[in-house]
Amino acid sequence: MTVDRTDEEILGALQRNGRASYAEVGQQVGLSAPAVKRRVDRLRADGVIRGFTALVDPAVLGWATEAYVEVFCAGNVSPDGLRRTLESIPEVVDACTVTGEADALVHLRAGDIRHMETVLERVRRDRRVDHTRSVIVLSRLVERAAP
Amino acid sequence: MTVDRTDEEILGALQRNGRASYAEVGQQVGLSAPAVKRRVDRLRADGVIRGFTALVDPAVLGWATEAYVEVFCAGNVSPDGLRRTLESIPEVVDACTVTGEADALVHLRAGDIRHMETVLERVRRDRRVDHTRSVIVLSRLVERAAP
DNA sequence: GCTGAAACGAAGTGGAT
DNA sequence: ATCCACTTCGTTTCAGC
Repeated sequence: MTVDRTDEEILGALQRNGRASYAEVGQQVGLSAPAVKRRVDRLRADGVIRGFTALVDPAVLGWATEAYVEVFCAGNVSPDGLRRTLESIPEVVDACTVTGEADALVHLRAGDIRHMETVLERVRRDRRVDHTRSVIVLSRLVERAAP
Repeated sequence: MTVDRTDEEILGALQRNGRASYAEVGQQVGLSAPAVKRRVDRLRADGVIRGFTALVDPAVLGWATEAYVEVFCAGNVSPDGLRRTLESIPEVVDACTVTGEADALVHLRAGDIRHMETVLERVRRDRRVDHTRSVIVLSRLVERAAP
């Protein structure tokens, strides 16, 4: 599973425009449409491309309140148990285990502060969770699709 | 700029598969392909849909190390100046101002720890930045496209 | 292995109703 | 919003590098 320079250019083109035609991508990378399609099919099969998605403004759908929550667990923590709990909460956008005092960092999206409070209560309901420390997002400074 | 129930279903379908054909989306929401296309065009024009993108596994491209950095500023901080600094650093995936002790929370992606250290130095080079507190991501627990 | 060219069916697109 | 016509794209097959 090797990704060469041309593959990277194709990935870049599809990150910029996920609905670009193969011919359009081919023009950018100097390849014909069928050649691009074959590479994209391979990149998808190899898991390099996980999928394609529409980028939707969360605020329009009523998800205007964001928070980052540090989760502190009691005693030894198995990441997998915590993962199942967090995965069952739809307001969890992403979550990861981290170094430092906290065990996990959880990114939440809710409609408003009241809604956010109920989500936090739900996170804390897990017996593994000892306590949490939250910060509310005031404004987005940078938001990128890829590095 | 109003988003009705059908629009939301279309958005959901396109978040699940950003390259779905209009006919395919139409079948899911009970509309003809041209009707779906018209709605999608409107949603894009209104900024509800910001674009379409390929979801690429960062690790395959050599972006294996992630960190979240709390940025503490000296004195009064203007979010816009900090935004310009962070935007100029390609390793910044996203960043936001937050409540609490820190002024901003920055999500970074780098190739390895050595690379991450140089990125952190670059963040701290900004005169606004007094100090930073970082956590390194150990493992992803949840990763969603949308709430 | 990879590529590009051709061909056919499917999808995108604009206009009329 | 649907229907229709026309254009463009997706996809397979084939042959050449």
